[in-house]
Parts: sequence; structure tokens; C-alpha cells
Amino acid sequence: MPELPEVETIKNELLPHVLNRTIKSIDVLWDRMVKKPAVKDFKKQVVGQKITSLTRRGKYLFFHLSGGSYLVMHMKMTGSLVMNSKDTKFARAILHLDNGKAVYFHDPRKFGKMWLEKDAAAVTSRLGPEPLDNDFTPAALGNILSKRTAPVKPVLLDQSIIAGIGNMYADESLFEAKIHPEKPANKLSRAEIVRLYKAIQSVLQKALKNKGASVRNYIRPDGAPGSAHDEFNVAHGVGKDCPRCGTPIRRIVVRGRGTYFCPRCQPHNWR
DNA sequence: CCCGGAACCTGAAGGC
DNA sequence: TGCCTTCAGGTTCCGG
Repeated sequence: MPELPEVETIKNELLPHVLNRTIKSIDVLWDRMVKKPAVKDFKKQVVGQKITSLTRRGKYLFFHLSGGSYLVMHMKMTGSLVMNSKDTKFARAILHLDNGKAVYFHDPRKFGKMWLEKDAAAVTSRLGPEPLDNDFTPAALGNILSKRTAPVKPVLLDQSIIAGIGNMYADESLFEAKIHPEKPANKLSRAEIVRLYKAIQSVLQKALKNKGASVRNYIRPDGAPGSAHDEFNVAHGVGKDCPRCGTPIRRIVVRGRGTYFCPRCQPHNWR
């Protein structure tokens, strides 16, 4: 599902198609995907606008419009953006551009949303730091974790704490850092914090290099899949056995989220 | 404040 | 083979 590496890939690959293009018309095929304003007003306010930039923050995508407002999109679990798609079975909205091309918002599960904001800060002010930004340091991560008593995994998933990490990259990062997903965040040792920091960086960078992970419907704007899932170690139980020690991968539920980990490499080493 | 759970959805997977 | 149930999970909202 689209997390930071997937949304970043969508942004990078969509940009050349949409930059400086004017939106000629919009088909909304599933009204409830438009959060605000009402569909009729939404269309009125978007049609005729030029796309002056495309940016990402966390898992949100921002189309900067010439009028100064922002068309915001969130893919949630099964959304994808495809240029000139031929498969329209799950198309929920279509943006027609003045170069004859069209952006298709596909979403089998209908969780995805798009809406208008006058100010991007309405969305971004509620988000924690970008994990790949320079100001996100091991010290910053340690500071965040030291204030939380919750299990470390749901802390990684909380977008107001760190933006962009979802279920699969949280599992992969904790595996790489050899940390049990249920270990209370404030009980991580200094060494574990550094390992987790490095793991988050390498897991996200590697996924970016591979253009995202194509599990659950994610495809890139040109219709091709990403390949980051080929390098997953534990997410979704891949392989069933730990690639490092051969121990069977375990699945538990942490705060309602399916969680895969190696009970031997990620030991219960507290209290 | 913090937490748990429901709601939103429907394709896929599992059980019988 | 096929019907029925359960699961998946990002975000928001509601209740305790």
C-alpha cells in the first residue's frame, strides 16, 4: 500500500506528465472520494487551474494549483494514479489535462480521498518530521521515543510523530534493527535507537530505489509495478522463515495491526 | 491525555 | 466447485 516510497515514486513519475498542464475537466465516478468541498464546487474550483508543482509530505500528494490552492490526494490502502489508463474497472476519478492526457485515480477499495485546501499547512501541520530529511537525526528519534510508553511499532505508525511509515515499512525497519515490535518505545537502549534510525533510513532508501513495493494494487503512473517487495524480509510473512536465522516468522496483532517479526532476532529483551 | 474499537470498503483467501 | 466468513489496513471519529 502506498507509503512514503510509493507516494514519492508516484510524485516523481507523474510530475513530467502534469507540470504546467491545465486541468480541462474532471470525472468523479465515486462521489464520496471527494472530501471537500461538495463535488460540484470541487469541480468548479479545480477545472481551469494550472498545475504549477507536485509535492509529497508523508503519504499525502499535493497538486499546487495556479490559483494558490492545493488539490490534495491520499491513496490510503489500494489507490494508485495511472496516466492514460485503459483499465477503468476501478477508476474513481479522472483528471483530463490540456495535453490530451489524463490522470486516473484507481482505487478498488474506495478508501482513497482527494480534496481542496487553501493552505497546505492544514494537512502538513499535523504531521511529524520526514524520516529522510536532514533534521531527522538519531537524537531526534531518541527524543521522540523517550516520551512514549506505547509499543515502538504503533509509535512508528503514528503520522503525527513520524510521517510516511506504514505497516510494511515499520515491520521491515524493526526486523532490520532487531527490535521486538512490542517493546515500549521509551525502553529502547541507545544502541537500539541508533540501529532503528539506520534501519528506517536504509529500508526507505532501498524501497525508493526500487520504486516502491507492489503489494495490494499499487502500480506506478506508467502502469508498471515497483520491486521493493522483492527485498522484504518479514513484511506480510514473506518466506515464512527468517532469512537470517531460519526461525519461523511469527504474526501477532499489535494495536490492531498485523505484525510480522522473527522471535529470535527480535527478542523480548525488556522487564 | 491515552487507548481501544468501529467505520469506511471490497477483493482475496480460507473454511467447510 | 461454491457459498460463506474473515481478513487486510490508513485515517478519522467516538466512547471510556
